[in-house]
This record gives sequence, structure tokens and C-alpha cells, in this order.
Amino acid sequence: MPAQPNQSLIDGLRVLQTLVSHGQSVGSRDMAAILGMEPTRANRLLGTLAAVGLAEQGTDRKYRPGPGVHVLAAQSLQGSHLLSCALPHLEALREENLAPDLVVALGVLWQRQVCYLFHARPRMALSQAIGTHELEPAGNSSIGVILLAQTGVGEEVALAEAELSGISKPPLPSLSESVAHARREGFGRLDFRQGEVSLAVAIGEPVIAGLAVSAKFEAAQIPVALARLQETAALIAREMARKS
Amino acid sequence: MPAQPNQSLIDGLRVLQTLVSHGQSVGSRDMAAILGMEPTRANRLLGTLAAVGLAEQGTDRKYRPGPGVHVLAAQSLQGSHLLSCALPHLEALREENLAPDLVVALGVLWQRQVCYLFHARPRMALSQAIGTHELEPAGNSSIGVILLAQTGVGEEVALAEAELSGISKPPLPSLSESVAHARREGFGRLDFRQGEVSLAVAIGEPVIAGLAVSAKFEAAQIPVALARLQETAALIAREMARKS
DNA sequence: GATTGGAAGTGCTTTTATAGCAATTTGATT
DNA sequence: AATCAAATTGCTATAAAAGCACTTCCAATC
Repeated sequence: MPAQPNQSLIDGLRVLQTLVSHGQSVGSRDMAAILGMEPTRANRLLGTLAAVGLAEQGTDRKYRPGPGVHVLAAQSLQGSHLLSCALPHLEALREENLAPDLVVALGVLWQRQVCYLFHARPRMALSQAIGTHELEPAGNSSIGVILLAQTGVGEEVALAEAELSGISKPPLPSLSESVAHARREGFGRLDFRQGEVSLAVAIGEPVIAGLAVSAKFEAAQIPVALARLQETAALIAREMARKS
Repeated sequence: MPAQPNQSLIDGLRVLQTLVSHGQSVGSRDMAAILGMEPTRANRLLGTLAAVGLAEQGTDRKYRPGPGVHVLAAQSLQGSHLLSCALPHLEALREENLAPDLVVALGVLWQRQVCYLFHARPRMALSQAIGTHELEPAGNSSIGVILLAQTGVGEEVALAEAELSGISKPPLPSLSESVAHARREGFGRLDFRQGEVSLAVAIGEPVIAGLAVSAKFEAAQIPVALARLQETAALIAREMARKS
């Protein structure tokens, strides 16, 4: 933490990240409530984002991402390198016969939610798998589990679990159990109701993202899939390191 | 412009956008010089970005994008929708036989530079075309030309032209001529030395991005390519509108 | 190893931008 | 037209930010 952090910038970035992740437009009072912020403050920060093009208002006066977000997307994609390093490997992973109806995903953790850069269902064209999947609570995603396991302190996991309890979803083991398992084993695993198993590994040291495959694996195929995941994660991490 | 814009947020965003677009790490004094900012200020804003994970320092103490940029990339990709709406259409465009050795590109304009979300050279895999192309001065790109034509006031064009004169590149017509032509005709066109022609149209109203194809076109094929570009831009714009 | 120089970072204090309260404006609903 | 709630603004006190001077750090040079 620097000697004099700039609080306006910190709070403004919180507003921006919430706005672009929200999935629907949001009023300034709602934004204030979401962030636990005094309403005038939220309104002023949103207005500032609008002034620079990162937000805009609809006829209902609610705020949504503005034209500057396309620029920010292009810039941060380039600054990040993650998607460009990972994509060829994700493609290769999909082309293997790890399991029928394989899902492949690449995601990052933000406030106990998984934000997917890539999420490809079976037979989905690559061009439809990029930046199209909605946010997921960390506890509903093996990527969330492995990322919480590697980055989350106890409070963060408890918070994620509390958030999960208000959401109607298929029953999963308790999040803290999943996280503990991931800490022991070094990978995330979630078993869904219809026999689907989702496996995730971390990318990078320190961890920057999670890579997952999901399918109805034969039991004997799970270690194979896991090994392949780990290999792919290592390739991506190496390529990322080379770009730095 | 709101009654009370937050100047710290505005300046912090400038620093962030410059950092993630820069392509190499940058010291705090250099950042100050680039942005015409007092050095302590730049240092403090960079330190703040580092505190929230959007920047990090290497052993040389220079700043580069930090792990939070992967999150920001994922979030802004989702908030933007542009790449996800455009990708299937870009893929379709590449699969047509508009010309041999066709380049297809999608870019946005930032400070008289084109930042590419997508830039595919001939025979390049889709997975290698996303977020991989470096920034280009607007005057070297037909996307830049059309975007300046539709958004740039006179000063902006003059600035872009001045910036271009310091860069060694193949000779092109003067930028203001290209921009004037684009304003008249409604599309951007640049003719390069080896007979390559680059054509670009704007996406959206108001314009949000530019779409270009580039090749050694037969003269008779140019209107065909242009019509196809315009169609594709309209499809993308319609899909973007549907998502709002 | 010691010295030098430049960059990053900090402490301090003044400055001013920001925050929050209260009032106004806006737009939808009845 | 009246009502209500959300967005926005004006005003002013204050706390955060800015900038100057100094300190720390690190790489290069001797």
C-alpha cells in the first residue's frame, strides 16, 4: 500500500468494474447501495465515468457501459495477454478426446465471482465462446473453488459461502469443504447432479486465472484430464512469462 | 460534463489506459512525462493502481499491468459485447473469397491510435487474431481514417497528422486528405506501396468501432468488398443494439 | 567496495478538490 | 395536476490530494 493511496481512484474503479460486470443497467442509487457508498458520491463517480465515455445513460436514466468500454476492452486485452496466450491452447484442448461433451473454460476471480474470458460448450464455435458467459458465484464453479483455495483467506471463503446460500442452484458440497479439498489436492473439483464433473487448475505463480474442463468423465479418465489441464496451464503460464 | 467531475478518477484512468496500452513497462517519471503530469502525482496514481492489482512493478521498479488487468479484460469484454457480437461475423467475412491474402480487422480509436480487438492476417487461426496486434497510429490504418473522419474535430486530425510525421512508415497521402475523402465517401481507404488497399467502415451510430479489410484487390472487386464490409458492420451494430 | 546519479517513494503542510447535506430538477405513475 | 422517487446540483466545510523538499533505493561506474 503506498504512502498516500488515492481513494477517489480506488472507489471510481470499484464503480467502473461493477458497472461493466453487472449485466444490466443500474441507477446511481442502486450503485450506491451495491457498493455501500453515499449516494451523491456514487452519482458523481458515475457522472465522471459518463463524461469520459466509460458509462452512458439510457432513457430510463440508468447507467450502462459506454463507448469507452470497447476501447478499455481492447486495451486491457492487450495489456493482459492472457486470452491471446491461452486461446491456441484452449483450442487444442477442445480438439482432444478427453470426454464427450466437454466444456472448456478460462476464468478469473473478482469479488468471489468467476468472470469468464472463455467458456465453450460442446460443439460451440470458438467465436461464440469468448466474452459471452455471465458471471458465476465462485462456489458454483470449479474455477472459483481453486482460485478461492489459492487466494482466499478464511473470511473470503465464508463470505462466498454466505453469498451462495441465497442462490437457488443444484446442491453442491459445502464450499469450505470444496475449498479445503482443493487446497489439499491442488485442483478444484465439483460434482454436479447429473454426473458431470468439473475440474479446474490454477494458472501462474502467483495465481492469475483458472482453467477448467467439465464433462461426464469415466472415472479412469479423470486423472488423464487433470494431467492435461495441468500441462495446459503450465504452457499458458510459460507463454505469459515470456511476454513479460 | 457533470457538475463536479472527479479529477482524480479522470487522471487515474488516463494513467491506467496508458499503462495497459503501452506495450512495455514504464517508470513513474516516464509516465508523468507522457501524460504531462507532475511526477509525484503520476507516482501516486501508479502506486494506487498497484495497490488494487491493476499495476505491478518489475525488478527494475518500472510499472507494468498487474494481475487485476486480466479481471478488467474479462469484465470489459463482457460489458462491451463488441468482440462477442463481431467475432462470428468476422469469421464469416474471412471465409468469403473477397480477395486472396485478405486481412480482416476490428479496431477502436484512442488518442489518435487504433487499438485492435481483432486483426487476422491471411491463414491466421482465429485464436491468434484476438488481442495480439500492437497499437497503430490512426493515420496508418484505414480504421483510424474512418474513425477520425467521423469523430475527429479539426484539431484532432491535425494532431494525428503531426504525430504521424515523426514516424517512419511507407508514404501515404496526407492524413487530412484521407480523412476528407472518408468524410465525403463514407468509408476509409488507404493505398499502400505494394498495391495493397485497405478499406474501412464505421460500426454503429454514433460510431463505436471500425471494421476493415485489406488486400491486393482487383479494381472491380473493391465495391464488392466495400458492400460486404458495410453489411457486416450493420449486422454487428444491430446485434449490439439488441444486447442493450 | 565506494561513489555517483537518477528514479521511486515519503513526510509534511498548504491547497483545493471532494464529500455530503439540503434543495432542485426530472421523469414516470396515478 | 399531483405525487413520488431518483438523479442532479449548489454550497461550503473539510479531508484528501498535491507538490516541494527530502529520503531511500538501485544500477552503473570507478
